[in-house]
Amino acid sequence: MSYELLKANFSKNLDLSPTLLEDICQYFKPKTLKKKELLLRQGQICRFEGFVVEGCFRIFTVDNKGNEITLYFAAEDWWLMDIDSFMNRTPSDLNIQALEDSEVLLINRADKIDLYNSFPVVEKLFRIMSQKAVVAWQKRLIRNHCLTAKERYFHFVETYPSISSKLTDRAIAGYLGISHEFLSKIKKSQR
Amino acid sequence: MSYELLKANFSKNLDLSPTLLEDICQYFKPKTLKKKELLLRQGQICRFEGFVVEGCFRIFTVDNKGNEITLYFAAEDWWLMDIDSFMNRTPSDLNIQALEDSEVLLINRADKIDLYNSFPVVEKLFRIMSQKAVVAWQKRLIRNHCLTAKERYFHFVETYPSISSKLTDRAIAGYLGISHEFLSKIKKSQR
DNA sequence: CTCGACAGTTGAACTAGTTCAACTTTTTTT
DNA sequence: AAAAAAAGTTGAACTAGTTCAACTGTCGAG
Repeated sequence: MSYELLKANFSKNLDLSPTLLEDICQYFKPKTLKKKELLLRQGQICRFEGFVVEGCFRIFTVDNKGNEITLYFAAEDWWLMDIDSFMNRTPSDLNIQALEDSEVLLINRADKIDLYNSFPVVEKLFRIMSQKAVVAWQKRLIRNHCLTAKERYFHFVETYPSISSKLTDRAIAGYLGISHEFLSKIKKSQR
Repeated sequence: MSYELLKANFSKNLDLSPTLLEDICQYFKPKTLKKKELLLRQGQICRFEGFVVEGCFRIFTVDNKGNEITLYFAAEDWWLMDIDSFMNRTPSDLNIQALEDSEVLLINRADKIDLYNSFPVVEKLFRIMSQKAVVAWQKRLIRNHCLTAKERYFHFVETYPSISSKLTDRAIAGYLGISHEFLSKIKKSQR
């Protein structure tokens, strides 16, 4: 069943009993999306935290010059949300778009608060997950500053081969922060 | 007393009783550092989480080409640590250096674990703090991609006037990810 | 108070990456 | 199967930011 992946994801971060895992999963509701469909649109309030069971998403923002900046991709076993908008109920700067037909598990705000209250260990779980996320963002920033576009490209495709094989070059360029023309030239050039 | 700032920092994130705040603060021990002293050196394991009571720090890494990338600055009321190294007891990639004579409050790993166990609400507190940190890192990445060096410079000095006034231009350039020569040219050019 | 060590400035040559435009290839829609 | 739309390629001109080198200003240690 589709909740096994979610349980495994939680278990990677904290050792939880099968019954507790079951209880937590009750709060998450499945939703399917067609390719290109938006789970969240810039300007809307993000009313969910989501976990990808199947498929692939792109989380991006469009700046005032019309450039698309891809914050990250989320394939199977990744989390998906605008935490800022979800926590503060403010309009989101982000778009979350399915890149292929996909399935997610969603929890809404009221249920998330209830989940924290009912099972305090969930606070620990998400504390650990959030701290790991901070580390990942710090490392990404360092890579952006000390690697060239070419180095960043190879780091990405080698670190996430299964995700990158699903993506168009335009999407990858948007993630690396370079033009898709330049990515094309990188790929042509010798390694 | 120096714990008031720490209590206020916690209270910004979660409403806690005065006695609980007092109990939590017991775990944090003061330490003073002289200008230029290192609180953490690249390669060491980070054995503390720290909170700046007075002074200013620079958290940076040196890549294999010798470039210094400044991850962030921490002045009064900021947190200070390598979470990755602290959580996993792995050698840190980061240096934490006092930019002036400074005072910090530190908690070590065993005490942090004890703190979580003794006061489960501290999990919620640090869950919220970590989630806010994630949001801040995401926004920084977006700014790095969609703003020019000049725009990033003015954003920084306007957002953190009290921190930036303490910093050398070299330190600011390291934070913005540009050469200090180019920052000098930015400052000379008309706004 | 002065000497040495940094911090900042400036200019010239350079380079990583952008932009635009034209073209080809692949994918999607009908 | 054809048409339309989107993705990828290539080249030429450009620009934001780097690098190096020489110079100037500042400030803390003796």
